Amino acid sequence: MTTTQLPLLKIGELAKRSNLSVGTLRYYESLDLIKPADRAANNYRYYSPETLQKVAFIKKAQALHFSLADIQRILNIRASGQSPCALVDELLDEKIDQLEHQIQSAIAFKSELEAFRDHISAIPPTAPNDPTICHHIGVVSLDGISLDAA
Amino acid sequence: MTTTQLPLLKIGELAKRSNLSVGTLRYYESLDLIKPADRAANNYRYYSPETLQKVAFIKKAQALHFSLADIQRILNIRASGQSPCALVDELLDEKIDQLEHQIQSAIAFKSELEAFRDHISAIPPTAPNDPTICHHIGVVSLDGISLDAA
DNA sequence: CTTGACCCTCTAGCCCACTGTAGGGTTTAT
DNA sequence: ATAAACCCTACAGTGGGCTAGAGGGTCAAG
Repeated sequence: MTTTQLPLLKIGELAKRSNLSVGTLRYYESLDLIKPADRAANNYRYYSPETLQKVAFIKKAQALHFSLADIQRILNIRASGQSPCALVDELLDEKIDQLEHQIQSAIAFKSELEAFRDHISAIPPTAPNDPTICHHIGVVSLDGISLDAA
Repeated sequence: MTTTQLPLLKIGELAKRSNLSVGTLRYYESLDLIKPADRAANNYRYYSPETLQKVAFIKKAQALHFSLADIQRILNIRASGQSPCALVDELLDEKIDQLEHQIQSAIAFKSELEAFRDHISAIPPTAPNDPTICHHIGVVSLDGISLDAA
């Protein structure tokens, strides 16, 4: 029983079962994220069923907003027999920090836009013969706007 | 006095004064955002000084997170003699809505990541001989993670 | 008259995670 | 035997806002 061989999967089957496209799987292989257990004489890719878990892992990590480059790092560590959990934790902390940053600057930037919107609602629209492009934007001082926000 | 001609600017001068690169200015021209007042026999671009205001406008609009495509729409309306302010207001409202969306999903996603981080801190790291990649990620159920967050 | 600083066009590359296409070969079912 | 359904490689394209480089022409100072 323990030695029962599960059948290898062709790329189309793997695609169907993992809900990824064939193209995506080949793309993942080009990034060394997965690789077929075998290439038969016909040059077809044959995957071991465990590849399903690997792609499931990839999808989960992507759902956590890990980049494929991050995922490759994790997989490499795992492939070398070590636990990648420390790296995962570290990346997770990084993502959380980034998110916090994004949130804060998005909030700040939204406030600025709202203040700006309120400010211009008091100003009449630019007349056709006016040399400026639009008073509503002409009014903005760059100093008041955080260029790297959000 | 009123007819005093200000000198035309070569692209390098415009670049220096606007703090944009020469390449960026040429790129803007390729998008029909700006164009030189004249091309002398040497094929050099010569800009009227008002172009400085135009690129200042572009920079301000970018600071408001308008895309160059948006800016082109605004500029086109202006070029046809109409006031683009209504469009600017509309785009501004759109940006504010988008920002609000981003903020909400970033906050939600950050909470999920934090909950996840707290959750896994109780789990021991994956052992080298464990067939899973990383318990920390293996534990994630895709259902619990919003794939389109942030 | 030469050197260096400018200017030109055109093309390609960057980032990311794919998707799509062309132009083939293979397998499977009828 | 044939047609549908699958597989292969290799390359181009997507979006956005640029940057960099090749391979030239032009202009100002000494």
